[in-house]
Amino acid sequence: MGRGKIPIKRIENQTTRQVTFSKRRAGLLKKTHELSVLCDAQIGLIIFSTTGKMCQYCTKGYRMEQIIERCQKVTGTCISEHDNREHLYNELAVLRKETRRLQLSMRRYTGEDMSSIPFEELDQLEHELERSVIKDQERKVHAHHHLLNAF
Amino acid sequence: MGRGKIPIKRIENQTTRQVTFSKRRAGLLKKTHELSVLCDAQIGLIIFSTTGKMCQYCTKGYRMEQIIERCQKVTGTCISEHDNREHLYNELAVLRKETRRLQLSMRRYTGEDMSSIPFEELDQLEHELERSVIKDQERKVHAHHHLLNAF
DNA sequence: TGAACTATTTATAAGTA
DNA sequence: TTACTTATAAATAGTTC
Repeated sequence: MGRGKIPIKRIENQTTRQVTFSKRRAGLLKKTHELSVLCDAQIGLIIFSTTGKMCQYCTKGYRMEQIIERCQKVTGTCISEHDNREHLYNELAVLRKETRRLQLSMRRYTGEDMSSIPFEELDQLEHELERSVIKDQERKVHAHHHLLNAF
Repeated sequence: MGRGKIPIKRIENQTTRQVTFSKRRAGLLKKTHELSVLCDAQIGLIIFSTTGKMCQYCTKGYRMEQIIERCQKVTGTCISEHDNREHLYNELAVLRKETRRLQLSMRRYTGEDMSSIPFEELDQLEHELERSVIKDQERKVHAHHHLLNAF
């Protein structure tokens, strides 16, 4: 379209690229709107220029988040993330209490502040930890029912 | 474009609407791709037809989630959720190690398995915990740099 | 810079198989 | 339906102002 046809590859000349971007972006937004209206389609469009500027289109009557959420429902993306968040919070609550409990217990036995225990132990712990992750998680799931509801 | 020009309003005839949808959707995807390639733009496009079928376009080399996330950063939507998640994961990693470390330390001093310590202590702990949450979090942020990189 | 112009290419509405 | 065809409308590349 235009005086000549151009190959579909990155336009190297920056000025030309920017001009083309402006023109075609306008065209794309128009086409998007038309499709949305003519065919009653729900559309979300997000464009970032090379310079980082963003523009977006979203079918009238909807918000981008709704379309994104619907998209995520279809593709399965992020659904687990939301579920996951709850688990994370739960596990955090459990671990916070557990840690606190252990710290107090330690103090009771040793009288010292455990936060000074050397970090070098951690490398050792890591291996052990990896081996016991599954077992650990099972334990936490059970502890869950007792420990929950902080935070 | 075509034998006649049509007004930009919902096409009432279902067959015509469906045909137009297919054609224009293809056109839109093509234009989207062209803009993306020609101008090196990062684009995400999500389309739902009236019948609920979804199709999407995403600039090559990216995933839709990345574009969505970037969009959310710009608009401010959901940022806290994503940032939050990272913090959650980090804090979990820290706490897991911390807990493990304390458990081992306890064993070293008492020879017993600490997992048997009564849960009744926890109610007491809760109050203390709530008071020290902020201080606690500061500590964890610092511990972070030392403890991280598990999981 | 940026808005208009215009020769061409593209997209597509309606028609046809 | 799902494809082709084609006359026409739109988009736009290169240009000019």
